[in-house]
Amino acid sequence: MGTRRPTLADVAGAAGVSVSTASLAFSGAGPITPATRQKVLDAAAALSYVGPNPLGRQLRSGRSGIVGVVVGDALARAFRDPVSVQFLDGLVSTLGPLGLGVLLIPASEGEGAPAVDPLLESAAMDVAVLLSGSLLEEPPRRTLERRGVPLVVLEGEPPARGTIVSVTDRQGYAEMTADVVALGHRRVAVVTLPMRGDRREGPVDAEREASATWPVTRRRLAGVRDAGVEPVAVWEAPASLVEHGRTAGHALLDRPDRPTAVLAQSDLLASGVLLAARELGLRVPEDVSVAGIDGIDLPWLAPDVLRSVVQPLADKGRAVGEAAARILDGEDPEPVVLPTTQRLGTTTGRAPG
Amino acid sequence: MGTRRPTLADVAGAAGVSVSTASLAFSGAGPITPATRQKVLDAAAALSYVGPNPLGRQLRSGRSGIVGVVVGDALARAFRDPVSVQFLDGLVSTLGPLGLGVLLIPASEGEGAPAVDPLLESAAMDVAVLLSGSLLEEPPRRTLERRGVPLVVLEGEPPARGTIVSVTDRQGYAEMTADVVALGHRRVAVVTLPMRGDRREGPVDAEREASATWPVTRRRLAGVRDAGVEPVAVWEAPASLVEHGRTAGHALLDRPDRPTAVLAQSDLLASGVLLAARELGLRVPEDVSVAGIDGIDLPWLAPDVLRSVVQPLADKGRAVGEAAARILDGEDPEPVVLPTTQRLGTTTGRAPG
DNA sequence: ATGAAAGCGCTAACAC
DNA sequence: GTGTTAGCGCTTTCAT
Repeated sequence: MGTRRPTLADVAGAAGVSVSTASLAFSGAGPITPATRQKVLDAAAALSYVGPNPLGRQLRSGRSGIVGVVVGDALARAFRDPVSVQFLDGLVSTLGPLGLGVLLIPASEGEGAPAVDPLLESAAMDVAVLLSGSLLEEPPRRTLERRGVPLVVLEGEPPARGTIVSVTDRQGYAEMTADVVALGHRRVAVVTLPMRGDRREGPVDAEREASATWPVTRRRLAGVRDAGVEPVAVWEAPASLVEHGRTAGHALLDRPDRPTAVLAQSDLLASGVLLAARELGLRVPEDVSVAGIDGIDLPWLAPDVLRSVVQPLADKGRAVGEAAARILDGEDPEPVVLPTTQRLGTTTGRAPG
Repeated sequence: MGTRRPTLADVAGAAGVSVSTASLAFSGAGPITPATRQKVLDAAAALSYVGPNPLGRQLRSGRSGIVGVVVGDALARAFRDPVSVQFLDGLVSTLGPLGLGVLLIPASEGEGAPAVDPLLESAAMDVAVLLSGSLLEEPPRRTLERRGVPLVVLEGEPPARGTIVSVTDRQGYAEMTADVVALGHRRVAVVTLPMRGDRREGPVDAEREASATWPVTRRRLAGVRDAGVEPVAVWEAPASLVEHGRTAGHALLDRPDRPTAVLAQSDLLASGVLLAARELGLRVPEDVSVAGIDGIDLPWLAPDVLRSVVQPLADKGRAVGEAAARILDGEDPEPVVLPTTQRLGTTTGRAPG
């Protein structure tokens, strides 16, 4: 039993052909007589050889066929957001049929990140994908760039090698805000994603906002101002999760001078705001309008349908997958920008009064 | 710039040492003078050598350091379930620090599965993990077993090479059912996970139940009978999703002879049932009791807290990760069985009338 | 403590 | 159409 696994050389020997011929029999590339091919396959079966060892193939070809996806340290948090999940679904289903695998890389974020992450440092990968809003100076990104791994960056700064994929969320957000203004709303509050890596929860003052580094947060906030709106309040959520939206909703709405519209920078945050409004006995949209962005499916909000700026999440995954595949083929793909659309929903309406 | 990347040999040459010495400088294994080591490191820096190529290392060591996780074709569906996500979080965070990566493998399930899945067929991996309820005859599993990849199987049949990790869900479910009986319930309905690969939605008759192959579904159903309960109705959901639970809830509860308790085989299904009950104007638990299993956090059900059989999901991920790591070390780990606990919640109470 | 040499398993020129 | 040969980049005995 302790016999080592058969190699292509063993098969070739048993079939009475050379290794290269045996290789051709498996790869299908190159000329080979059906008869010879069959002879090799039979020998393989006899030896219970299960096909070329991927490790040998990889070394030889210089490619691992692996696309690394850097997810934050809290994978559970990332994946509780349908946004990441739908994106990943698009990515995996584009890459899979191409024979390319997705490797999950949990990179420790935050200030007190440990020195070296072995996976980031030395896992084999041909391309890496950085999820929303990656900055040049982030440690994981620096590690990868130093290694010379080409990057596909979502919604962030363009990499030295690789490309970026983004959506027109600023414009979409501006459009949505303009619609809300047209409905008569003047007191508009905004619930944002984190301003930067330190992920605070609470009201945002000018100083805090000026210190913002996360591109997505900044862009969507800019979208609000593009529509000529200066928010009466800006609240920072530490993550895109329903409970943080709920906290924000209570803070913003449980007061006499409450805003008539709350715009959240994600659908999960908006859902939390909506729940808070319900809990406070406010009618939506009669007493307060609520809107989000992402366009995820939220059946449990029924009968409400959240107003949202819809981004094509699965397409984004596909676009990233295609970009990664092209980089693997030695190409240098152009940046991709995907459009957003508006979902009107039922949660915005005329301003009260 | 078309110069190829430097190799360890280049670095050794520049440092004036042999390749093997250079190798030691990086691996740290083996005796080497600090001075020599530094010389090598300096040479590496000068050449902007970023460390040993993982592909070479992998071929040499015969290990890829990759743990494949086979997720169904619909990754989005799998990951919409917090159960998978929490599990994966536990897995990734156990494996990551060990330098082991998790490769997502989307295996086409269903009857009309395509001939060959390139990833399953030939991706490099040292161990594969099969999510809940894997059966020997499933094509992805057969492919992996044929390749000789050791398996860590969750809640399924033990593999030829590898081990299994499971929870005491049958016992937990039986306990929960017994509690419900003790509360006076006699008309108990069950909402199940899929009976088998064809994933039907609707009432389950004896024939359908007899044809069930999915271990998890069978075990939890057995748990109900262990408590001496013969369900007045069994409804099959095609996936563990809130909307399917809702459908089930409406079908089971919108009738005069409705059950007084509905036991679902997942928390997501139970949540759907709860929503349906609310929509039908039924009070929970005064008019109907609802319970699930998994123990996931469901803040949006507030103020209700779902009664549930809690399984230690992150522990499960960790246990699988540890098993995988041990298999990689050439060990042959024993099966692991993890305990369940009861979350009483607020959704079960005395039977009405 | 360092070096020489072998070889992990495979593919792709190139020659026949 | 098939065989020969030369590595891909690394680690690891085994000498020295």
